[in-house]
Amino acid sequence: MLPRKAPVYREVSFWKDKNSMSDGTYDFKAIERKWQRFWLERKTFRAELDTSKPKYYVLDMFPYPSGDGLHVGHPEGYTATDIVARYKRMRGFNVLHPMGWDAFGLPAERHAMRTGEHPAVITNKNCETFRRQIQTLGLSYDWDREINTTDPDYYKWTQWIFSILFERGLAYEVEAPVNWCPALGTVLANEEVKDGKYVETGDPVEKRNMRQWMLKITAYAERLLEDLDGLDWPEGIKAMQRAWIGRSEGADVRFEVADSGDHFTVFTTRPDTLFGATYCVLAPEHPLTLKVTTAEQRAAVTAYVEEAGKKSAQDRMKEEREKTGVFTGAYAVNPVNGENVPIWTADYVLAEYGYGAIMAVPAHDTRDYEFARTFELPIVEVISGGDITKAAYTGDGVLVNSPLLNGLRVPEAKRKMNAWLEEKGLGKGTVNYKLRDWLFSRQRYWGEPFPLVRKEDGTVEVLPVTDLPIVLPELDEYKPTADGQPPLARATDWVETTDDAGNKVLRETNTMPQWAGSCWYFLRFCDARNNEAAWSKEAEKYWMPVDLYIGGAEHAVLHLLYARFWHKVLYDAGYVSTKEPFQKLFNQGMILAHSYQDEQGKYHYPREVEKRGDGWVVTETGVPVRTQIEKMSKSRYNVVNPDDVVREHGADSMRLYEMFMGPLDRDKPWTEEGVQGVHRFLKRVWTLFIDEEGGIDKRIVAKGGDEAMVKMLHKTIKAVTHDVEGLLFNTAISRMMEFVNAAMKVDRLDRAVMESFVLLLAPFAPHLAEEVWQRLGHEDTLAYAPWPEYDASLLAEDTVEIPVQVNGKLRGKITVAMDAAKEDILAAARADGRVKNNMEGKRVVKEIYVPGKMVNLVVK
RNA sequence: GGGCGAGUGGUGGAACUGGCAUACACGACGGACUUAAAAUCCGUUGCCCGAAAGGGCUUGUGGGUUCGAAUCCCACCUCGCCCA
Repeated sequence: MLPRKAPVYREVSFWKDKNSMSDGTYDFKAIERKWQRFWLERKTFRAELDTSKPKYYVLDMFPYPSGDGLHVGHPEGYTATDIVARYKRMRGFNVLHPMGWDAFGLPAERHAMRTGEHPAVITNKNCETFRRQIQTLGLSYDWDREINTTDPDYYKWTQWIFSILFERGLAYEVEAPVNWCPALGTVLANEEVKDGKYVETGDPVEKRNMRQWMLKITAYAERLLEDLDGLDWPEGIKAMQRAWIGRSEGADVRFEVADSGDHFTVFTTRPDTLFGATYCVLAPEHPLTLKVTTAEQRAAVTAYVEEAGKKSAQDRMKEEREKTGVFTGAYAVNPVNGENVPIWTADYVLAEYGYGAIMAVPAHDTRDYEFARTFELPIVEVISGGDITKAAYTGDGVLVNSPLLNGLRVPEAKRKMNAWLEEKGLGKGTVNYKLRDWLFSRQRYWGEPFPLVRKEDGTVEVLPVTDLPIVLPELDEYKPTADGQPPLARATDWVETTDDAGNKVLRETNTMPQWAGSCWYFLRFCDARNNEAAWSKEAEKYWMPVDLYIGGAEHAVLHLLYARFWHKVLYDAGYVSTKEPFQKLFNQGMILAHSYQDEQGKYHYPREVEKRGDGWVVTETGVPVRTQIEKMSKSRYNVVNPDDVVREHGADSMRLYEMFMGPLDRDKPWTEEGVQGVHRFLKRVWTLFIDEEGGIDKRIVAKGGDEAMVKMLHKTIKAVTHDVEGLLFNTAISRMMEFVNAAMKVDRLDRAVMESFVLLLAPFAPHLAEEVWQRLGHEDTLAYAPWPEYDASLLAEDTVEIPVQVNGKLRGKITVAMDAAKEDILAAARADGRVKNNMEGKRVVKEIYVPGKMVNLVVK
């Protein structure tokens, strides 16, 4: 269902009566309250599907509504997208600019465990807070499209998309090792575990095999890699995604285990070094590890395997770590030369990567080299160019000690070896990816239930969309069960149900991870109130792709990769029309703040310290503190609350300051003085327009204003337009400051000039701009007023000031006509007093004139 | 260890494509208004020498290319992020 055409409320007359601001002070509180109410009640920013207009879809990474509320980092990206949204509306675009809540997540569930209160209660409370805070910033969202991932009307469609993945063979079950924390009786995410311990409590975490749902993202690895090329994303983010996908070309090689019928396959990126393979390593988890182990080695290997299970993959991969491992007692046969090489097991080989087995070439691989050195295993050089008595040589070179390949360089040797392996049936050239399939289930309550049932014969059936949503059951307790099953297992009535035919079936007790809801929310925004489908084809075709997506770089890999994966599946299934969801991506930097720490390492609030002499001390005690610029966090006592900033300086000042601090993509420290600076600027703008009685200032006249200000305006329009298009908001603001500084110095200003300026300022400080616009006598909101155009002919200068250098040093300046001849300009340059002095007694060797820019006289 | 990015006044930062380094703002200092303060307005403010005119120096360090380098190239130092 398409959103119905709503009447467009733009007339303002009724609001004039409510205008109680009669005097001329800049009462930002009253102004901001008035216009926020106006926009909300009149649905000024409601987006309609209108194919007669060009569309622009500008999206923020929607937030997880935490209990702490908004911090000043959130509005940075939101203000940037809001400026673009408002600007594009004024340029005649039909703008989709929505907001919602990524509201499933662990904190709400923890709260539920402690209090017994349903997580939806705290979640909704937090969403309320976030919405209220965001609305006080005057952001131009279409609130009719607000979504919440925990709403059954939303997750119904998350479940529906899962069923598409399932039907396309992209979802499967597997017994997979998970991080199990016995003390908490729950499973933890990888990022919550460090050094085998839960990061928050230090409780030990162990690996436990559990049945898990996996999504086959690896089937899309090649396309996820390839399609990055066409995206307007920061190169760094693309590089990180490429690294994460980790495509590598190499070969699968089959090794027989000597004196047994067993064999295993290894993946290697260096088939050219096969003659240098002097041992093999199986991951401790490899199915053959215990099987091939000889009786004498059994005890040692068993103990080692057990120990390895307690370590995280990250720890095991650390290069600087001391290498550990155990010989299994068995030997493998090197297929190229028939030599027996020992089989070891070591935790630096991961079961998840490749086949969980490697051939080790210590001479040409750093980690194998260290391992071989530690355990005194043979090191055979097969590529010349390094000194293998000192270190592994990983560079290019000529093959040696390799009967088939001697004399070849590395690339040719790789090719020849692959062909040889294939011919002999011992292996083949392959492409391998570091990307793993996506572990998609969590043993949690507060997530989307899976839309499936398990029949008595063990088969799994996905439910039709007509049966969705599968709503989360009410529970008395949100903890896992005593025997370690997920919380949903407590709802026995819910789990044990019947299918349409009346057969007993069981529901899945795992839920989806938090990433699920954010994988497709940008599609729901296209058609957020549709009850018949997740979105209509028409809406999707019109609004997608997202033209500009702004958020933090912390989502560089996971969220963006997962969302791209789902999008490609939906594309293959014919539900979306674009291969990629986000055409242009931009990452805002972090907002940092000063923190104050004494010698004991204790932090102090900024209001508790003061500057004395060169250093800072705690005001009351005089204890010296060290100041530093750090990421804002509660524990560092340096968080700035946007509510306080809005209360003291207003939303327009907050917006303007965050944009003025510096380039959007850079990390920047927050300073209170900076906010005051932009607030002063806004006050100056106000007094430029509004006199002490609240009327229009007498300097603003219908005709006969200062001529120079017309030129200044057009210069400003040009610069601000250029800067907004390039997301260079800090310089756009400084250009407007220059305009205001100039305007303050003249006593007559054309009304038309000043009205254009209000429109330029409007995307940045919309409340102030609307108020001034109204007082200037306009009936409509300026949200859809046309963006000012500059007149290039007004920018042309007839004279130009040209700097004159002597031997590259600035010595003078001359003012010449724009179209003056080169000879005349050079003559004028030579005639300049200071220039003359500096050429005294010297001979001119060369004269350079860069038209309109610069003269340089080279003398000897 | 590898990859990417950054380093400019007391501070945040500006400088299109190699062409006047330090725009804009903060802070500081001086002044006006005020009984006073706040607010506001005006002025000064990269460093050194000089009374001034003027001169010298300056974009992390060292070198190079060029008539000319914050910008391009090489080496190094420091910081940040990512990967290992």
